[in-house]
Amino acid sequence: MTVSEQKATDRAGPAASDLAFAHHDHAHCSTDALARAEALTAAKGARMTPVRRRVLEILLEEHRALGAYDVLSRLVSEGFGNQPPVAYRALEFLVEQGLAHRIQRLNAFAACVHAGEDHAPAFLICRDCHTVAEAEAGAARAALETEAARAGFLVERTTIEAMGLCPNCRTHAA
Amino acid sequence: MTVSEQKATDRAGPAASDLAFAHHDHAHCSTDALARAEALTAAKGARMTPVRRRVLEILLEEHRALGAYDVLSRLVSEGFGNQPPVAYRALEFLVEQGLAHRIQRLNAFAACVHAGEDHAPAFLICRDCHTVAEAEAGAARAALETEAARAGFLVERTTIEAMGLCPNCRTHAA
DNA sequence: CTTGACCTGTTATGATATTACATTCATAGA
DNA sequence: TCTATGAATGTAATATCATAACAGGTCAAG
Repeated sequence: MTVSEQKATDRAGPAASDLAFAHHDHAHCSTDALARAEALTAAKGARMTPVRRRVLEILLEEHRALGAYDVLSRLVSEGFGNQPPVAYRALEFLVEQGLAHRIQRLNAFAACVHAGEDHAPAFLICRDCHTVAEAEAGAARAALETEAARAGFLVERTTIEAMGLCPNCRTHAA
Repeated sequence: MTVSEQKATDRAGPAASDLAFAHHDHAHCSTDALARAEALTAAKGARMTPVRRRVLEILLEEHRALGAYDVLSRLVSEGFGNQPPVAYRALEFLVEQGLAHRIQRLNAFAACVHAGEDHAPAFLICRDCHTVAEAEAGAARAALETEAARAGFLVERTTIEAMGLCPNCRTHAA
């Protein structure tokens, strides 16, 4: 099974926060993120080309993690190149620019919903609907760094992810 | 490059803790872990077969993360089956029994140095020598769960990993 | 209008992981 | 002791994820 064949996100449910799980004006959330992305890349002198923009749009539309080949298959159907590097390069660019994140656990990518905010993200991955929410990991990261310091280890990058059930799927399961 | 072709661990260096980075009586640490593994599986009625034992030994000998194919190549040279499932199944068994951990960031596996202790591990991965140390992640995990709870997310499993430089490699780099 | 950096397309291949099924092994119960 | 049974292993085939290398195109600074 490819990531794109997994069950789609159920966006209905109780509003409780600004996370992906919560019901929200997704169209606005997407266009807003895209606009910020344009501004951020322009400010850095990075080029937001058609493929890159389209990949970001795809990730934003889904609001969950997509595998590189899922992204690629959409690009192909829109006339872009159909070889893996096309997708991987665009995704790599977005991650470098802080516009997307790689979810290690899933070998997949998700759009960043806090682009430009200099944040320490943790990811909450629902094993049922596969929605990925970006949570604040400041405290967890600080705890990890404290522990690392005791060992004399210098932390450069962290991967903090949780697998479990999102609020909507908990309700449905009950 | 396969994981096994990466630079081997330099085990020399100042003793500072009971972590993998520190100089320690590795032969003892290995045989001890193996003995505990035997006891734990026996207690649970799980079968510690030759392949499984050998895979655990291999992971313990290295004291770093090995890819499934690295493990497999060693098994082959010792007369075990030479197809991927041989390695993956043994590794899966060890992970289920809490005798090894999967390092997401590396798509690799490392022996658990606290088997049977019911711990919340974080992994400190040196990007230079590739040694993987298991640190306590209780505090980081608690922080992550607190944040998840705010979103109504139920955490089932966590992945907490740090990439950086171990004490030995920091010294050598400086 | 040239040059150089960057981006894109494509080929080829490498690395990681799983499904499916046949065979062998260990052990509990007859 | 002798099976019956479930577990473990061996093997083939294939799916999935990722990168190296190079050719050609685009664009903006000089």
